[in-house]
Amino acid sequence: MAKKITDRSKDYSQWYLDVVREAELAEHSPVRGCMVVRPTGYALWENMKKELDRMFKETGHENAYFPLFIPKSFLSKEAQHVEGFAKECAVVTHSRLKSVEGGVEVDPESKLDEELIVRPTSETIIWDSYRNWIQSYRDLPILINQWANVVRWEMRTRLFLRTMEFLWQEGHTAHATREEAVEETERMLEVYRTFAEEYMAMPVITGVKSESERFAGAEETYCIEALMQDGKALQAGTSHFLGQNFAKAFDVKFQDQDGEHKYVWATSWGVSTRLIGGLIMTHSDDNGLVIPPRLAPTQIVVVPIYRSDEQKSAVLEYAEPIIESIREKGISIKLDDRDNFKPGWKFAEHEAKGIPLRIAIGPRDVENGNLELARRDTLEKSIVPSTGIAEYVDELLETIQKELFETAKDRMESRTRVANSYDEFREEIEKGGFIYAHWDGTPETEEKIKEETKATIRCIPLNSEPDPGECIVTGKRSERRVLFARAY
RNA sequence: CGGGGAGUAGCGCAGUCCGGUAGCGCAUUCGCUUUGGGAGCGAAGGGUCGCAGGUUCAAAUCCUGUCUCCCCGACCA
Repeated sequence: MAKKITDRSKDYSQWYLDVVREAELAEHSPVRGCMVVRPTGYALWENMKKELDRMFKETGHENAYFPLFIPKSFLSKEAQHVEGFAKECAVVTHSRLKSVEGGVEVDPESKLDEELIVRPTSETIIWDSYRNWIQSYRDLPILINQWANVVRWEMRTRLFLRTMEFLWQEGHTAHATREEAVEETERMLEVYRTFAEEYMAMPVITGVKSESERFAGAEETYCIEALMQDGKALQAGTSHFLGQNFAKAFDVKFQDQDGEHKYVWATSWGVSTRLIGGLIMTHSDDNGLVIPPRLAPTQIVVVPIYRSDEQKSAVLEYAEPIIESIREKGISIKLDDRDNFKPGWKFAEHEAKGIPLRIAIGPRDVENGNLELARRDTLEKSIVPSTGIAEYVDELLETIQKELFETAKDRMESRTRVANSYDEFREEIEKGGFIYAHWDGTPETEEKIKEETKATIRCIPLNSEPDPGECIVTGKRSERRVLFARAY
């Protein structure tokens, strides 16, 4: 049969769409810019959620849930914030329909007194609650996360990477001091970095955003930036230090130990289903999706091979204790005993779906006490004895996890360069990847670079040593190099 | 939101220029043969041609509107 996935070298965008379709992660819905997340895609998201949720709870956070709808007046309370989101808000204006000939129409009688905004993010509705929850320093900190959907009316969408409605988590915390809030912002950035690297096997650069890329209403936006296979950067997560902006907008004060009434300090942080897009574009190949073992809904699939019914029962009988021993290790393993597909077809299907390890067992293996192992990441096959297989695959899955990260990290590092002049920068940015260059720190220069090269400042990396130089555009003094790339 | 392309069976497409009542491959169902990298033969089922109007004796085909997707741009977490 013909290949169903376009080669990456031929058309990277089409390849991405093909992988999403063939791996059955998601599909387009009848609603523009919205997607249907299919069971396979949702299982992946559930695994991501599970680990992130655990990490949030380990760092002292609790889950809660706030409304989908936000009164319009709430959004206008914080000036920067409104400005940032005003152009992409869905607005609910009416509350009911009425039947008319041939269908239904909006009942003009049901117009709302105050329109409701479908949340693009929940700072405002949450801070309205926090005002009531916070009186004393003893009420602080408040460390809350919510798992929710949000809507941003995007002009141009791509499955997972940018959809009008997406799933995410948003953490919203309140603190007594600036230091505590900054510490929280950095702590959660580190949680994201750890998750990206240790679970998604996706190396990231941590840093802070330039003023123009900053979250609307934040004093500082920290981020993790990843590099995709095609050389474009992807913002994979953000953690914002909100200062006292929302506390002032919503009048949230507490009485401190010294008896003074003070505004609360805030943070917010989030990652979304966009991470799935990042996962796809970090590891997958021309055969389809590649999922790191720690996040794979199914880690191992077993494909039995047989001609006759006798062979089938012999193979299945042989496979059963093997599968059981692997399952006892806490590994997610599935037997694909469907009769209506041939082994070759199953191999291709499971590869497209990114299952990390495949075990094939046929009459030959039954006879010799072996089985065939195939790695999804390297496509390597090997014949191994079935004795001690559970320990073997347990280690192998960890090896795959590690090697996926190493491979991605090597690729990112090899595509990260330094440019010392604007000419060199223009030349290098064409080739894709991360470029470190000196920048004078002004939005004007950043804008000029963006207009002329389509590259943006992805971040000002954290923990980088001061390295004074001259801005590649203006020649003005620069304290350190910043990270540029073309981005999704 | 601007420019370009597309929407016909579950998926991929032909048919549209030149109007005559819909076809191919894969998938599905049944039968037989098959099964270590996307099986073969035979038979069967499945589509108000994105949707809504219009022109016409007759519309997938022509006209108008509209929705959705893809690429580029503008905008943007």
